[in-house]
Amino acid sequence: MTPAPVRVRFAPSPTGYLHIGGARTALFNWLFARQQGGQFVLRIEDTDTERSRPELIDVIFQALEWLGLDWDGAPVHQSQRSELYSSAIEKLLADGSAYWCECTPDAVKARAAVRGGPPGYDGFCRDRGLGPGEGHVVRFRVPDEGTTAFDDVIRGHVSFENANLEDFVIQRSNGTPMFHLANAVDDADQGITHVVRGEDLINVTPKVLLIRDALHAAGELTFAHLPLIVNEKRQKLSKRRDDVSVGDYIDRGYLAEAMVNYLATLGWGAPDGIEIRPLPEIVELFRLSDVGSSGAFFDVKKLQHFNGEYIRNLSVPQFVSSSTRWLFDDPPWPPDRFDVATFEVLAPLVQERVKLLSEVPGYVDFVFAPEPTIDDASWQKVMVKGGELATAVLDHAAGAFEVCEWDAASLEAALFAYAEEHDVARGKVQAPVRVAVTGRSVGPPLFESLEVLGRDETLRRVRDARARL
RNA sequence: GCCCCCAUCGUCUAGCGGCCUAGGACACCACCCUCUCAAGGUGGCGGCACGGGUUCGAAUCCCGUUGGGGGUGCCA
Repeated sequence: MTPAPVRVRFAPSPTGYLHIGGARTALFNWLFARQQGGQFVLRIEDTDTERSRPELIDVIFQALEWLGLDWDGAPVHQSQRSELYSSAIEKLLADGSAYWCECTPDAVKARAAVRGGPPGYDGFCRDRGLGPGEGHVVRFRVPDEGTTAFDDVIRGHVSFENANLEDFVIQRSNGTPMFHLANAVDDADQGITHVVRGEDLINVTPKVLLIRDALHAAGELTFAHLPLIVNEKRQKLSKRRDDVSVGDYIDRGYLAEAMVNYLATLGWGAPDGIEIRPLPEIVELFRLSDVGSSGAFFDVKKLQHFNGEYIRNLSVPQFVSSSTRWLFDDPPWPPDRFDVATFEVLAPLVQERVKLLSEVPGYVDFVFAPEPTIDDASWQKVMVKGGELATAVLDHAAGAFEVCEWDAASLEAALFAYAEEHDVARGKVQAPVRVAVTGRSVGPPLFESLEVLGRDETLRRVRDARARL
């Protein structure tokens, strides 16, 4: 017999934005599905009506779209499938796999405190034959003996003693199902073949397995628990503590391709060791069983390196259009002074220098702003400490730039004539002009910049700076 | 406390019993290139947590110790 085609799911809960950890989980599911020629489906786990925020669902979808992780079929919303869960719960209740319980969380906690020992539910209502009622929940009757085990693609054999599992809630007192139940029902109903998720969910696996057993769920379910992505303290990434919203990375000027490529290296490595490579190659090489099992630190520095590589690999038109947002959204110059054609001239020079698209405006603001924004540290270093050299160079430039041809090569020759005559390093000679014209001691190549700025404005800025020395 | 998982350079990883004097990448340092900054080039720094086994041979297999993480909700 031929094995069932792979069908995996990404099942976010709309209680927050898509974060880095979720994006990685979605990516690995997607990679596995695409590599296997299988399907990747989406399921919104919104059974907790108190916490779910429907407006976040689209935000999550948009983040997945931005990442380029396309899904098969329409997403399933658990909130719209309550009949399925209720009938599963009735079935479990009917055959004794589950029972009604009237204990409040406080009562459970209080008894545990009196009892001492491990916290958790003590099976108080197990055999009381309670029925539905105000404040009643449904609990799953966990076998007292035996073990529940599974073979994890990434971790190997994992087993739990049933005796260590408490009778957990599968239906809240408000009638909504808990996620273990909905999860087990949906995975069976949707024909899911592999569950690929974070390691933080590994200990709910026996509960889901127990429910599947009791429901006589059809089909095999294979699990793969991904290592967690951790922060610098090696703790699981947290939305509150860490900077992890995918949306924030979009806003900072990261390219989706760079993010996806970087995320793929967290827990997985291509056999040939090449890290930066096109997505189709990653799809081809990806093997779920090759995923590592220890936590991986989310290293923004390395992500930035990847991003710089991807930015440099863009064609110039692609770079220009990718930068658009940062050029028009709250730019550091009066919007009407911006000119695309001018930017396009400078674009290739900027492209090879930025790691983030959000840095782009800072490289071209001197052209579009009426005055250069003077960086104090640069002025101090070059103009003040530079002393006589600065004044001499600016005087030379003011004269030479007035008569030379206005193109980069001529400007370079005109300015560096000073370096030849006075035997001064070219680096020292360009500095005062750069600070006078752009306000900073670093930036795109100077002479191309001057060419774009034009003779009148360049001379005005040079004289202006000279006057202030 | 109890349960589960993990352990190769600072970080991400390659390694799946001899090819390892442990390879690559990021970061860092030096030098080269150079109008600044980047990019690029060359070189450097730096690791198998520890202790027992198994074996002719262990980063690789087994056990233990230590360390770290996750879970322990009427969240997912």
